[in-house]
Amino acid sequence: MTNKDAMLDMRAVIAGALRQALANLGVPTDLLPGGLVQVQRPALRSHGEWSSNVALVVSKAAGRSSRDLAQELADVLSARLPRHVRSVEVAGPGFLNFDLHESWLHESLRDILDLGEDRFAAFDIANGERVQLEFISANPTGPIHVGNGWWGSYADALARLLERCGWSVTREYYVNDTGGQIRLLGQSILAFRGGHRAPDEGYKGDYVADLASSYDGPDDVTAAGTWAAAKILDNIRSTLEAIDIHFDEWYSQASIEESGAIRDTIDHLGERGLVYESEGATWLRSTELGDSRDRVLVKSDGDPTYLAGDLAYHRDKFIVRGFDRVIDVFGADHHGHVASLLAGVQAMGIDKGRLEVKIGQMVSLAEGKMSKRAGNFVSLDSLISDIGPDATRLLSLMGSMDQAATLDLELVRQQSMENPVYYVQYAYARISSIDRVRAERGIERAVLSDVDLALLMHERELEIVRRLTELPDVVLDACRERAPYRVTTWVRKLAGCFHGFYHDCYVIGDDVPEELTQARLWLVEGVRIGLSISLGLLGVRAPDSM
RNA sequence: GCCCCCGUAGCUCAGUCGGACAGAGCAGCUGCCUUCUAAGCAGACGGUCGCAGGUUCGAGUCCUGCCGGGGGCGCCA
Repeated sequence: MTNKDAMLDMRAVIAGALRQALANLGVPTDLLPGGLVQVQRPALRSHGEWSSNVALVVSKAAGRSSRDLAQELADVLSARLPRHVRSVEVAGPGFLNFDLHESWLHESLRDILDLGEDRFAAFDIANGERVQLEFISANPTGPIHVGNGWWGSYADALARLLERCGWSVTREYYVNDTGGQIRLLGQSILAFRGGHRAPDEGYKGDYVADLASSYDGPDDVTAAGTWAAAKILDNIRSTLEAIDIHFDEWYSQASIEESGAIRDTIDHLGERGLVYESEGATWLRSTELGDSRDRVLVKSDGDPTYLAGDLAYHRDKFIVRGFDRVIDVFGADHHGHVASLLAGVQAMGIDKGRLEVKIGQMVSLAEGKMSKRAGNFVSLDSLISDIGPDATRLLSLMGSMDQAATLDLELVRQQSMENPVYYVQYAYARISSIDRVRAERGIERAVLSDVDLALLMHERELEIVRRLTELPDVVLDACRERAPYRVTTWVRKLAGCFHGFYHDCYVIGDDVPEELTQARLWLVEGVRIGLSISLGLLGVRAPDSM
């Protein structure tokens, strides 16, 4: 089922032993929340390699003190220690702390190396589900800004996580290539071409003037707007490709309108009695489905609203194309749209549990607010050329998407050489460097089965393996919680472990015995696997040299 | 007014579906380059976890209220 089964799973070993011990003591495991025995890695090493709080959790229901129950459990376990366990001790209010023999790390490392980059920390827990991930979807009325890059990096990393956990993912950009904003863009283009100022509410950035100078089409706002939007969309596409974001589908809103899908969707809603006419417009009775007010679907001028198009689009996702699950990643500035969308999706008879909407918080710049219409924003393009694609991606994946980010460009530029991305990439470059030296000195890496990994007893070495064993949980948690930044947190720690090892433990050297060199070469390969997997999930390159 | 997100070290953020003296990085201070890249390593410094209650054996983590910051509440998208 999962590659976890192909690895030593100490949590399962200890949990199993605890469950058995509880049974021996006559404590039914159904007293436990969810029937699960919690086994975790303590924050402090002095509390053992692993620990469990079972005694604390069930003591009351079991009718004895947590301390006493813990001691009884420790006695039972000590009589027949689980595999790799050196000792079990009771600590604090009733924690059970497990001290382990280093062999658990040696066995784990061997498992990781056997699985390799493709199978370690990879899962198939999707049950064959297909998920559609829509993100960015910024209007093609101007260059995309830093916030779009942040949310885009988030969504793309989430897509990679889902794929590593077995989902089939389709990445889509919903292109707003029709409607009032496009006509406004066209008006702005025509105004510039005619040597006039853009309309007050129009688009005024330099890019509009540039586009206007090369526009040789008719004096028609829709034609001009459509033409300009296509040009702008090309630029958006190449900007996103620079940070390794590629869409499977650029879904045109105009195509939905032309296909009649919006009409069909409104008819469909009408059949369910959720549509009414008022003040010359067509409304969705969305208040009945959790929205704060009813919403207009067709304006009194006959044009469908954004919501109507979006509902038709979602109907297409769920019903026409049959995705099992849809994840929309929006910026906080579109938050007001969520309740309407959820209401509309339910109105179409789609289980709202199949639609997830993730809201990325605003990215503000120390120098001021961004506005596309005023033209005074920092484009994603300029940030990328400023600090590079890798720093852009990693910086955007440093923290939770629920947290509003403040970007101090001056600081980012200054620290660009001290950026976490370099710290992590440097670890990879050092690994490649070790391999180059190995090759130069004519040292062959021995076959893994001939290598004695038990020679790895230095604290730096053990620390690395401990860290590596966490990756499967990190990937699963990051995927389930929709929190790619957890991978960032982990990879920074792994890089830290490696730099410490690199400093204290030479892999190749006159003082290093041949067998130890071999064991360390494989340990380094383990780090390479860990870095490669995690940087791959984040969309950050792993360079061979820096 | 109503809804959503956030408030942890000077700065940027972690903190494992509540757990055992609050952790990194950056900035600042002190050491470490004859061997695989010092874009590194080690040490010291630095926090009433916004405030007040509540639940719990145990709360940065959950609940309520308040304070503060951001976003939203269009026949814009």
